[in-house]
Order: sequence, then structure tokens, then C-alpha cells
Amino acid sequence: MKVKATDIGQMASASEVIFEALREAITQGEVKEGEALRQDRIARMFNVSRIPVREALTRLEEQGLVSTQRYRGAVVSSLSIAEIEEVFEFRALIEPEVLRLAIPRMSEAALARAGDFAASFASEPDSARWGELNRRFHYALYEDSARPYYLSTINAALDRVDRYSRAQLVLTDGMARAQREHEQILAAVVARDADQAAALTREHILAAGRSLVDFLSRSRAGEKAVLAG
Amino acid sequence: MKVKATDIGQMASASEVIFEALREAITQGEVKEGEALRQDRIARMFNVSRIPVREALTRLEEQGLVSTQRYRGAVVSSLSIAEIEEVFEFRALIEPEVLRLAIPRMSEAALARAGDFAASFASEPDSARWGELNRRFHYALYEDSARPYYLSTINAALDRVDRYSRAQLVLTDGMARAQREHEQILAAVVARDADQAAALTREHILAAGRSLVDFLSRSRAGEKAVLAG
DNA sequence: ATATTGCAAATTGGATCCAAAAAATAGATG
DNA sequence: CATCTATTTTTTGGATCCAATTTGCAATAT
Repeated sequence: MKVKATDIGQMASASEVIFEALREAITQGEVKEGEALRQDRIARMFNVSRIPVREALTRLEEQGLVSTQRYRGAVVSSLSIAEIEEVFEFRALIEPEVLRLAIPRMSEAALARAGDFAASFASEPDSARWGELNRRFHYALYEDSARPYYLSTINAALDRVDRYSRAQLVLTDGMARAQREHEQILAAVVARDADQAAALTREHILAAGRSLVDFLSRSRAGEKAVLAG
Repeated sequence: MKVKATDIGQMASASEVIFEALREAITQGEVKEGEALRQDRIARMFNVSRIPVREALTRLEEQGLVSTQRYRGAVVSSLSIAEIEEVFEFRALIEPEVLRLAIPRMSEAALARAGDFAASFASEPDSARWGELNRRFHYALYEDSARPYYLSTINAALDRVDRYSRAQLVLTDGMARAQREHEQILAAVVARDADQAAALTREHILAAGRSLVDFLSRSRAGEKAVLAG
């Protein structure tokens, strides 16, 4: 995991830096699910004591990204397929509504930014950055909704499932399909057709969820077969 | 605030006990918004050092119940009227959907429990317990939805706004109206009419939100007048 | 009287240390 | 050789201590 304090803010406390680094590492899939996060090891990584590490782990646990058992330490939480499905179902309920609320008040600047992010997918070879680009594209469309609470719940939901999407996007045609759907959503937003944009967003999220669940079902079944055989 | 470790669980760590006690105290309105939560004072209350207190405050900050500035300590976050409106709007989007999902699979036991909670409002003189009864009533209706993530977001939303509702329920007829609406929702659920139950739940939440926002607008305007005059 | 500067008290973030619990390892026993 | 038990090692939750920062107050200047 990368340690870059400057990216986070000039006067960020150690625990904030560690929290952001760990959150990034988990959502990016750099630390695998079930992997133990030892306080002492992380503390040495950052040249600090275990105190700020514990604060970071507490935050991560509150966000549901790690789970902790008394005296047994923190492990990256692994979501069942049902739990992943639920997060996509949740997003499919929330995000179309936020987009609907944003459209009447959307600035040209935000719309242009969304267009730039949508276009940048095509020229981005690093699959590790697709998740971030996707998030920024949708965020640009949502931000003028003036609904900070909704946006925070969307971000929390994305943090939970992002790490599962990466492999699927690389190994299937998921990325190409997502790009096409982004263009369709964008066209509906440009036309200020809130109903259409919301419906397309809902389908976009549900389709992504179905693809991911399908992909994970296959790969997890494969893992079990390997382990058994 | 009450310190009752036994209520929370046999082997709960100190920080968990403190977290629950502070969360309860904040959501119940026992500590006022803007009030500073001094680590040392809380530590002495519970006869522990500041370390577990800091962990509890970290959790509360992650949940949005307190906000912290470096070296300036934690204060109970105060929500603007717009933010309170947003939470009710969010609940009005989520909760009807959860109820809709729960109805086809709802057990008789859960339905009976919801009925008991609905009835218990009438005989509960302590207004401090109304919020909890309300939460349990709705939770009984939602729990068979098998959507733990939705339920956790609903609980987080309720934690944010519960403390604002108490005074309003006592000083207006909000409680009586809520009771009537609960009975109507219950009837729709008994009839397994998911559309009707969802619509009633949405209206129930939106009406509660409107009442609360109206009440707070008046009382905050009054406060300003007092401060100015 | 009011604004300003300097110092002391209060408060927090973090380091170091300690005790309790769990995991790992070695030894005894069938 | 496998299994159970005792002991050592790891690891965590919490206590105590320290340094950095803010806040409150008093003395001073205007």
C-alpha cells in the first residue's frame, strides 16, 4: 500500500493518513478478504505507534470494511454473494433518485465534467483506475442534487463492493458495456429527461450487479472445486 | 447518562460500553447539540483512561453523531433543517421498499410483535421511550426482509434525527397521529397488501418529517428572536 | 475603557508500558 | 504416529506519561 500523506491534506493527523491508506488498500483489493491487519505491522509501516493504527481500524470497522473479534484482531471483511447483491440493490434504489433530483439543477460545468470522465475511460489503460473514474463520473452527475447524506451513503456502498468489481471488469466485457451505458445516461441527462436518466441508471447498476454476482458465483465455485480436488 | 454495562453484553469491552452509552445519550437528547464531549470528563465518569473514550468518540464521529476539530475536541453535531429534511427523505425512499420486500416472507411471530409494539404506545406514559417503541415497531415489520444492509442504514438515519423528534412528539399531537398511521400500516400488512403498506409507510415518514421541520422552524425562529431581543 | 500581548491552564494526539487473552510450539502420553 | 496438555510467543485492550496546540486570563499599552 502507498503512503502519501501529501495527497490527503497538509495537516492530516497520523490516524487519518493511515485510515485513508488502509481504506484505499482494501477497496482497491490490495489486501485480500480475510487477511489479518496486525496493528504492530501497520504501525511499523508508517513509523508510528499502535495508537493511531487502532483509531484507523476502529473507523474501518465502523464502516464495515473490517471486522474485529476481541483479542483476535481485525480482518478484511468478506461479503457473501447475497450481501454484494444487497449493496447493488441498494444503489439501484438510491442513485436513480439522486440523479433525478440533480437534473433540474445541474450546472453545465458538472455536466461537462461528467462527459470528460465518461470519455476518459476509453483512453485509460490502467484497470486499477477504472473504479475511481466510474465513481467520479457518477459523482459529477449527482453532486448538484444537494443531497450530501445520500452521497455519503452511496460512497459507503461503493467502498464495500468496489474491490470485487475490478477482476470482473478486466476479465469480462463489463467495462465496454459500462461505457456504452454511461453514454446513454449522459445523453438522457443532456436532454434533461429525468425519468429516462433515472431508469437507465437503475438498469446500469442492476446489470453491473448481475454481472458481478454471476462472475463471483462462477469463480467461487471454481475455487471450491480446486480446494476439493 | 446511564452507565449500565450489563445491558450491553457480558464481555463487552470498555470502549463498546462507552460508545453505546454516549450514542444513547446523544440520540435521546440528554447531551445537547453543540455540547463539548471532553475525553477526561467522560473517562472519569466510567472510571477508565481516555483511550477507550477516544475509541468511542472515533466511532461516533464515523457515524456522524459528533464532529471533531484537531485539538479542539468532539462536539455533538447539530443538523440544519435541510439536513434533517434530507434524512427523512432518505427514510421515505428506503423504508417502504424494505417493507415491500418483507411482506411476502413475514412470519406471524414478527407481525404479532409489531402489533404488540403498536399497542404499547397507548400505555406508555414515558415519552423518552416512544422513540425506542417506534423503532421496534418498524423494525419488527422490516426484519423479515432479510436486508441487513438496508436495516443498518435505517438505524443510522434514525440515530441522526431521533433526538429532534422527542420534544415535537410531546408538544404536538404528533404521537397520536403516528399511532393512527401505525394501525393503518399494520392493517395493510395483515392484508398482505404490499403496495398499500409501502405507500402508507412513505406517507407516514414524510408526514413525520414535515411536522418535525415545521416544529423546528418555529422553535429555532423563536430562539433567534429571543437572542436578538 | 478597549485592544493587545504574554503566560498559565486545559485539552488533545501520540508514545511507551503493562496485563489479559489467544495462537503457536514443544513435550508427554496413549 | 496421533493426540492431548503445558508453556512460550504474539497480539490486543487499556493505563500512564509526554509533547503540541488551543483557550482563558491577566497585565500592559493605547
